Amino acid sequence: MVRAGVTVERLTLAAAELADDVGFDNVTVAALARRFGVKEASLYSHIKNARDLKTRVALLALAELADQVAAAVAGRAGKDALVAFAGAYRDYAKRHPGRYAAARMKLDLETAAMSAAGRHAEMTRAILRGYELSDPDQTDAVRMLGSVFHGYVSLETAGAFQHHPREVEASWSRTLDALDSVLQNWPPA
Amino acid sequence: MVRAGVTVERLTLAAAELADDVGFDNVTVAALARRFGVKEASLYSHIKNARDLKTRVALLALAELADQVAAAVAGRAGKDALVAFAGAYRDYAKRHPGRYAAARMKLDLETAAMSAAGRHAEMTRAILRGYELSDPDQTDAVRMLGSVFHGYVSLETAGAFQHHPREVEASWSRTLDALDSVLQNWPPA
DNA sequence: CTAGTCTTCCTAATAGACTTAGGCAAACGT
DNA sequence: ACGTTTGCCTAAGTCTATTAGGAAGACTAG
Repeated sequence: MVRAGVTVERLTLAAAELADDVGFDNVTVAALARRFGVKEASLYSHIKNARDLKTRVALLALAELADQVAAAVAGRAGKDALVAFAGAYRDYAKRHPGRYAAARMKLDLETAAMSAAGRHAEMTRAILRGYELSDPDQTDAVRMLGSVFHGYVSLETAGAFQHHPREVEASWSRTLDALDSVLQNWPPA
Repeated sequence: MVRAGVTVERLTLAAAELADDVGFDNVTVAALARRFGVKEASLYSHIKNARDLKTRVALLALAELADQVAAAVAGRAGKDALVAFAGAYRDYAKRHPGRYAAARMKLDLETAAMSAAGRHAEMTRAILRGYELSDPDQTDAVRMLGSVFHGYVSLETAGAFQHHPREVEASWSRTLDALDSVLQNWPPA
């Protein structure tokens, strides 16, 4: 038996590609083994179990997404930065639907702490430096921005916006206008 | 063999309860059969397959959610209506996490057309009657509101807001303030 | 270089889940 | 009371996840 050269890294990457192809829910140990031309049981030398595999994909996706967003935001401020952030986020989700689904998987606290989720929060906060928001408001705004980005992408992906002729792109753009506007005029408590 | 009195309706309801207990992803034909004290194969006299079952739960959840929201919004207008809508939506998702997950399942177009999804859109539009928005803007606002509500609930449920001490309740309230504010001052194109 | 160890992959086996086919008996309509 | 429909069963095939134990390639110390 010639060794197939399976490593955790290659497995994770292949699982991510598989997720983008067939959906994160359909990422299966069996399918992955097929893709590598080895038996299913062999993969258990590299991963703990199916959940472990999915978690690794989630961590990969969170890191990739953070990288993309960081690159897009670099050197921008204010509304420019907001639009760049949101665009990079949505682009990633559309290009990598399976990975994006993975990124939204519920992680246990320790795993979440080791993930790039912290970078996401930091970057969102960085966006808000272009607007004058002090701390409790800032946190609220971070949560609102995260909700809009994830919610929009999630609904769009689920086809929830297909029932109306209005361009999804246009609504996205106007939504960002609205966010910029409300961040500039954040209502007092 | 005494008949167990299984009907599609009872199956769907039990599946919904099961979903709230163990998560929508863990709703399984086998578990449902156990709950009714019949063999798995017997359920196939009532449902087409596992996907059919899940779709029925989704339709149930969409209808229930629409009812709750409708009841909450009745007789209110403006920000009052907005807050009531959002509160009912979030409450339902928290009380029935499995059903809520079901409601967010991707449905094929014909099924979606027969669902209560249309009522959701109508009700959201109704909220906007309290604000002066004409048609392309209105659609954009409907999409934004849907995104915020779903996104917030989704992130909150996934535990994404647990890493910061700020009260989730407070952020929610301020997010609604922000939405009200931006709907009142919708930026021009 | 060789002996021992570690690692990767295999076979074999179990268990849970989905689904179809075919049969029996209860419930229902006439 | 009789025939049809319908609910539930057994049996069986498929797929996935996972564990145990074995064989042989790959590395490592002497």
